[in-house]
Amino acid sequence: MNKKSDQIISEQCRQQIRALTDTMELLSGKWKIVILGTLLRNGTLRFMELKRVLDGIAPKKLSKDLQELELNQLVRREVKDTKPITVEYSLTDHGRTLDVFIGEAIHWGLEHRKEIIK
Amino acid sequence: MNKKSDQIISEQCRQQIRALTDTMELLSGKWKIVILGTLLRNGTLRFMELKRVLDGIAPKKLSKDLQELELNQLVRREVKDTKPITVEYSLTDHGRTLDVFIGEAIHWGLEHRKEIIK
DNA sequence: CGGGATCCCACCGGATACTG
DNA sequence: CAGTATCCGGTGGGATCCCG
Repeated sequence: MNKKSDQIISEQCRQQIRALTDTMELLSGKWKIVILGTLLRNGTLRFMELKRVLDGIAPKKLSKDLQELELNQLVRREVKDTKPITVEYSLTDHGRTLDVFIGEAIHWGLEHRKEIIK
Repeated sequence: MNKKSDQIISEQCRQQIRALTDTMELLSGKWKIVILGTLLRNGTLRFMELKRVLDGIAPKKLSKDLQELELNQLVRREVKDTKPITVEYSLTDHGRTLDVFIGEAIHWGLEHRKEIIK
């Protein structure tokens, strides 16, 4: 291998590492991926519905995570003009592309439990 | 739907949430998944080789993460009786089952960059 | 109902120095 | 070479209370 092919390979490698950390940074934290998984399964949920399903999350945390997910264009927030006002959260089309990733995370997590118990 | 089917569904759901958090807890942190990805691509690496490839990680952090990954049976640590001693790290068979997950994380990360730039 | 404000602290992770 | 020891700042996240 010459220098050039080395550089091409390591550049490719760096891109993949960057993609990997991109993904994990976006979804890191105790609740974010559970929020996404819940919205993926249930479609649209209001703030309090999410809070109830997630069971244990502090409202501040839920609010903050939802904002970050909205910033990253994974979650859509819609304020309904009812009284009292309600707010609906759902995945964007882009957020829904996480289904494969989340599915694989669930699948691996289940297999890992079996493996560890052995 | 009656009560029983509700309970079955929510039990299934809880299992999936648990699997999801299991996976993410194991791989959370700034470096763990990059370590795994690097070992997945390169096979076997020594401590200093890993440190050089990861570029920027503190030895303490690398050491600690490797220990945790070993505890979770994802990474194998082998001490070679050379002088000076060398230590080789590689993925276990179980660790190698993460390839699908890591591949999907890379794939989604690449797509996400395209999406955000738009 | 849907959050924001405040307080608090454990722990993550970086920098540096040192050891067998 | 392969780590460990020590120090330290930032922050992730819980608890609690409050507001429109």
